Amino acid sequence: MNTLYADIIVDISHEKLDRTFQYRVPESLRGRLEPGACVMIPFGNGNRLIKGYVVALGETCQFAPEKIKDIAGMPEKETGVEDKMIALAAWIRRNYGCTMIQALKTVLPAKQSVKKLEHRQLVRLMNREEILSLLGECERKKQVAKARLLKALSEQETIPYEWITGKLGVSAATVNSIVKSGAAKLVSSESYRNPVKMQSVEAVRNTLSEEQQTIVTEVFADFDAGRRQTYLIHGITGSGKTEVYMRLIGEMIARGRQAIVLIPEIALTYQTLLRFYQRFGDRVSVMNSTLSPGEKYDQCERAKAGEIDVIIGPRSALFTPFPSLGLIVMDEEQENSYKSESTPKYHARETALEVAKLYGASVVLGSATPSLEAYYRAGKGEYRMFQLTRRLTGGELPTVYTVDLRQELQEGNRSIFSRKLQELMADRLNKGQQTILFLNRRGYAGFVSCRSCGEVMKCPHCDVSLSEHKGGRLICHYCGYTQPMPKLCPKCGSKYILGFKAGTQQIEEKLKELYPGVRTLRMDADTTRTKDSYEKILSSFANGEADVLIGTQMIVKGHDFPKVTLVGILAADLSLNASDYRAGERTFQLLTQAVGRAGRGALPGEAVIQTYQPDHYAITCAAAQDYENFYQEEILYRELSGYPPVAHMLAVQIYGKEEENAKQLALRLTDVVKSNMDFLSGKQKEQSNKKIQVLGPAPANISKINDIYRYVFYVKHAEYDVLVEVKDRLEETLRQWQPRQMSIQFDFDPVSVL
DNA sequence: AGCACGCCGACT
DNA sequence: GTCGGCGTGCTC
Repeated sequence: MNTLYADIIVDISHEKLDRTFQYRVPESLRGRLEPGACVMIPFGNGNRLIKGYVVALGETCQFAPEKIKDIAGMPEKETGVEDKMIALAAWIRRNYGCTMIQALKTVLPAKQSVKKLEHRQLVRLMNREEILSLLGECERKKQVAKARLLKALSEQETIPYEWITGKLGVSAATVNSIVKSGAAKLVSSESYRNPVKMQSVEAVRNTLSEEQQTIVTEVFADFDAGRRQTYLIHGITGSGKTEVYMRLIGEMIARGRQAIVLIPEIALTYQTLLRFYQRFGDRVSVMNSTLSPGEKYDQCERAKAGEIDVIIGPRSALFTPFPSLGLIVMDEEQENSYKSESTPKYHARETALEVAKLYGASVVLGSATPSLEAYYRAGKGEYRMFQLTRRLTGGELPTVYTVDLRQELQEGNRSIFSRKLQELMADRLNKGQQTILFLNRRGYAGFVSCRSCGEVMKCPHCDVSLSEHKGGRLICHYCGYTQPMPKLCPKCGSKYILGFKAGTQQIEEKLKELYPGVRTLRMDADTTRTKDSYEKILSSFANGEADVLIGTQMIVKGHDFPKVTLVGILAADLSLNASDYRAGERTFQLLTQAVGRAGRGALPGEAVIQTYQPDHYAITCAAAQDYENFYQEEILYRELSGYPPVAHMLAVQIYGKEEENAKQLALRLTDVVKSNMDFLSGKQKEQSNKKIQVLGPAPANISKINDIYRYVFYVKHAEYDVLVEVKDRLEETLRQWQPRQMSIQFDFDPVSVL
């Protein structure tokens, strides 16, 4: 048998050691190690035993074989927060396909900034006289480095470590001898940056409704009996889910456990956070993308030290190293942003369940329109479901009108606003009430085409349509390439080359033509580029500084506008026709949320859905605010076509500089899967009826980004674990082939079109 | 981070 | 010569 080697990352938090070392795996440990395993290794000249983690296993060594040492053994017990996080990284690596290094980087906070914030200081232990006498002694002995340090120490009580090694030019060895002599000690300062500056305010606690109270009682009946479960709260907007979360968290803190609250980044507004601060004061902290790496690291340290009980943040908050986590709350569970878009492409919902398993914690998922995944699992009894059916704030659900745009055209209305919508908008302007116009364009840009020959202006690097911007320039939203707007069509020379009007800007212009003097606000990717412009637009609309808010998907999340009594969805088809099996689900969710924006205050609301497909179930169910019916229709479609959540799907993406090479590799990998299908599927004998299905390969939806060609193929099977085996097999194959200038990525149950 | 190695001035 | 402080570099 060949010798087995292990790449090991050393458990020392220092930048110089942030790489792997190779060790030989002794016979006794063969088969007992896998990436993520914790081992003891002899390190350095003295062969002192230290802790390390296996990152990869292999049969080749990249180091002089005579210098490689054996792994000493496995440590006795595996406790401690660090070990839990490493175990989690190993799980992520296995289930989502990436290297152990990538998984570790996802799970552990950035270490590079450790130095900066960990203000290590040398603190004087003796009085000035003693120091001075020591200083005299050193000067007699001509110990210059020591003398320099002692002189500085006699002048000031504490010296930052950087001063010592930098300005004073004294090495660590010298500092140690000073510490040994007892003249001073090293102290790492514990002052963390806290982004939350808030006094604990004892807020008025609302009494819970019967439905709400049941959830709290039941969850803790389970918890106190030692049962750990996943709960799904299906509660319509305004039914008081947040209050339930608060109560659950409070109870959990009372039991000495901590809680993680996951919130989609877009909903992480000051208003949302305020409620948590007021309830839990400075025992709550926030983790978001605007925090610097140093601040993020501080949050982790504070969590470890037990200084906080609650962390709120997007999916990455899941990796907060609490000593005794008891609860994970995941609000708006159906949100796409819970799926990571970069490798490892993990889903926060599944990962939360794994984190909960490691800690013995409970998980609470909440949503007004649950994902098909969650509802399906609840139906199978894997999650326990609760319903919140009563609206506590706001009045009745709005009245919804569905308008058939085909009919509008037939009857001579060529405007982008249907007659019904025009009529209602005019009414709102008269009454001084507010309107939201919603354009659910997803990945839909204002492209430029020739009306004579049909040529569409595309980016020469990325194969996507260029978008028209102010100042007559065309821009690629992927790589940033720009070029001037051509006067003549580059293909046929015709002068009828024009932009295709479908942006919020065009709608704003049309609206102003129709109602001169109307005050409008726009909200889309362009107007919210800067940090707080998002909040600014929302608050100025809330203050009544505009009559109409025009925006894309981002306006339908969060925020209550009591004065909005009309919501217009301009073209529901834009998201319905995306080439993605989730298009129906996404459209239903967007429409439901958009419709729910109307009539949140005392005044009743109305909504208009404009569409070319008024009979589609996603649209009829959204208009009726009927989740159950939608679910039944949609799950039937997923069952018939073998899509998640009924089955599972693995997308394999191949990237290469040469189109032909990428294509060939994609083809060869597809063959590997196909020729191993019987073996892989047959592994579980009782499921031999379930076959592996392979789709593709095909050029990816956007087949070229930054001159890198992308091919993709899909593998479908009912069992997730079978797909994990397919992934393992492909990784193994790739290790053997070692393709040059090409890379491969895995995406399990992808949420976006690739 | 910790530890050895090697350089250089000082003292028996 | 040797002793000991002090900076440097390496750790599979």
